[in-house]
Amino acid sequence: MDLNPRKLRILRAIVDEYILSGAPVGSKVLSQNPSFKLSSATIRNEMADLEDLGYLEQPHTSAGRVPSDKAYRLYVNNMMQRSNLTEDEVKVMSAYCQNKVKGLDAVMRETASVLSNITHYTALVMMPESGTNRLRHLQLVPLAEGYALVVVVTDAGVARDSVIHVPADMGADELDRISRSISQRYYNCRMVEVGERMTREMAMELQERGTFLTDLVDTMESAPGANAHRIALSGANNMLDYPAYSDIDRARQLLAAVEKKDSMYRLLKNAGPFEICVKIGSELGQDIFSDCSLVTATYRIGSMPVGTMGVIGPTRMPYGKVVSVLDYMSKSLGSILTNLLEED
Amino acid sequence: MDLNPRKLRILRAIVDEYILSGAPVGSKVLSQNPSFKLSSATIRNEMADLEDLGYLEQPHTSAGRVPSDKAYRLYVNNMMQRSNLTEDEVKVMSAYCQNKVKGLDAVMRETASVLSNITHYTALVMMPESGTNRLRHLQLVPLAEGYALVVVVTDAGVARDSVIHVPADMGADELDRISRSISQRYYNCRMVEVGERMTREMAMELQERGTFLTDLVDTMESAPGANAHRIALSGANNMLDYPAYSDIDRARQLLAAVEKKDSMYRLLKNAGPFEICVKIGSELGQDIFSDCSLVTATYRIGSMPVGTMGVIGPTRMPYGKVVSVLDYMSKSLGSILTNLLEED
DNA sequence: CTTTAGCACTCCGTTCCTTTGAGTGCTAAT
DNA sequence: ATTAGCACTCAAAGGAACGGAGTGCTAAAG
Repeated sequence: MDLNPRKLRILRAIVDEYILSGAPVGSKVLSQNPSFKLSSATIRNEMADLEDLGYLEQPHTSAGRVPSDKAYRLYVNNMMQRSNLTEDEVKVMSAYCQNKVKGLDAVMRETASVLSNITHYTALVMMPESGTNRLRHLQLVPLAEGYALVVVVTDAGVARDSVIHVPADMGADELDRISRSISQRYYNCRMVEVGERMTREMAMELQERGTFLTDLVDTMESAPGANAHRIALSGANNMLDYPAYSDIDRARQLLAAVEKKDSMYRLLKNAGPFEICVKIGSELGQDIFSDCSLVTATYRIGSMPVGTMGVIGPTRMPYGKVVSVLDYMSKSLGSILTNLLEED
Repeated sequence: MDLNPRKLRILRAIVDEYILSGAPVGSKVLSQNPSFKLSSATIRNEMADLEDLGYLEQPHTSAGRVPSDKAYRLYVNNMMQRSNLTEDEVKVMSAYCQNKVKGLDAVMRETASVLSNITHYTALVMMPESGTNRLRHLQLVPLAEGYALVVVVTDAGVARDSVIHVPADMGADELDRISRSISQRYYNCRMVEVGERMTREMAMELQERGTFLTDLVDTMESAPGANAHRIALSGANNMLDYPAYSDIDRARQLLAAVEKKDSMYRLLKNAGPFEICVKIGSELGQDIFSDCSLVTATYRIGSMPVGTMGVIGPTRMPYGKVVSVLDYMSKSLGSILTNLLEED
């Protein structure tokens, strides 16, 4: 089923042209391309073959051909070449977030924003999910009687706030004592360990205090994971640009789909921790995205992959460009995070 | 320029009908309404008058009439009656957020979400801007050398995180000492005061420490104000439902406009701290919203107004319903916040 | 055996025209 | 003052005609 070189060249030209123009491409335009010394008739024959092989589709009998998902797959695997980034693009990407120190949330949001601005598609950035965050500080702040605010600070610089019940007789002093004790005892422990160690080592107190400490452990365990399943989303509107065959209904559905963050999270997660991954149309496994592609890249803290970012747009996106951008941005975000967080 | 009772009745019927159907209303449908014992001809005459007076508009010579902004204004001021909420609606609105204790952010987000779900329009909820938040705790957490994370906890249960520079020689102990000292000294002070008092009372240290303390003061001052200018937005997509005369371009512009949060913030702010306020079309002062209306309500903590929530949708929205919903929700949010925060 | 020129055919998108029907304004009768 | 009646307007929907881009096939040329 392998294609001869000429078929490959033609297929590639078709994909390139279609990505550029968005209109079905006919044999004539290709034959006019000086790099082919073939008549349109010859090209037509080849195109017919390519269609039989499942690489091309015809919207209507008398229209040009459009690449199928299979063609894009081949294109991305074997033909695509990363495009060089323009100076402007590099400038934008390298400038962002560089000079100011910011919270993790802000960094992620800005990353997504830059991504969507440069690509003009919708950008998704998964929060880092390092089980390796280390505890910096725990503070229980008394609220109304029976409630306390739990502030967990990790080296990820994130202070997530949530509220737990505490025994009514537990005063501010007691809460402070506990905070300090836990902070000291588990200082610099990875969050994944803190939970188990607390359950183990504080078994005695655990029983005395009823549910309080177990609640606290739960809260703390989910604290670094509070980032889990969270993503930053930017440029959802860009979805509206795309359906050129635009009926507003489809646009609405797309928008709605994109804004379901947990479903988007799964999409990113499914793409796996590969350096760069491209999922095309049907490969995404969701009808609504059947003519969308998702390009993802994994970013690292130090050498450990901790999250995925991606861009979702029409299948006819300029893959070379998008891949280059994601490659750059994932490394950029990685180094920002690494600088920001890791000085263990 | 006052209208006789019959004109009023007719105008009202037109507005009601148009809000319901969305199509220009003609004289015939009105004459069929049994509550008028008039022929369509008579009604036509009245409608012509109403048009001359600026209450009605004709999309085309031979179409029915459509209410003008002026008509909506009259309607809202004098004719509209709040509609009763359905059981289901009340159930949804009273159930939300009630059983779980959550952070402020989550409460605001859910409020917006409920609002947009019930009304099917776009909901905006301004973060509470009480200058009355009181300091609970300040914690400086050392990060990399020269950086510290500032965690400010107020009785609003919010821990906002931001990073400041600190002198390189300032260690964890020193930071801890400062944290504790400030926390104690200004415990339960209103945040608006903390800033000035610190600048005043710590003038000496201020000079020694260079920019560190001024940075800290800035950060703390903006901490409760970090909520300022922030809004929760929900249901922006619903904008797409609305332009029935839907060209996708206009939809895009609307979406883009709605997602400019600072501009939306100003809109809410401009509506002022009234119990309920309705701005119709041109009254919003933005061309893009010329056929939208904004209904806002103010919510309170205790008896003090601290924020505004609103719903933005087409001018032909069912005002009675929307006003009822906003009235209910603003009170509901108010009591949630009051319970959550105020036990001074 | 491969390539190409030529031709008939298909079908989409556009334009232009007609029809339809809802709605109006005006006039004359009640 | 109200209403019936009528001529008029205009947007929206339907349909015919056309142009054009593109195809598939066949037969000739290389």
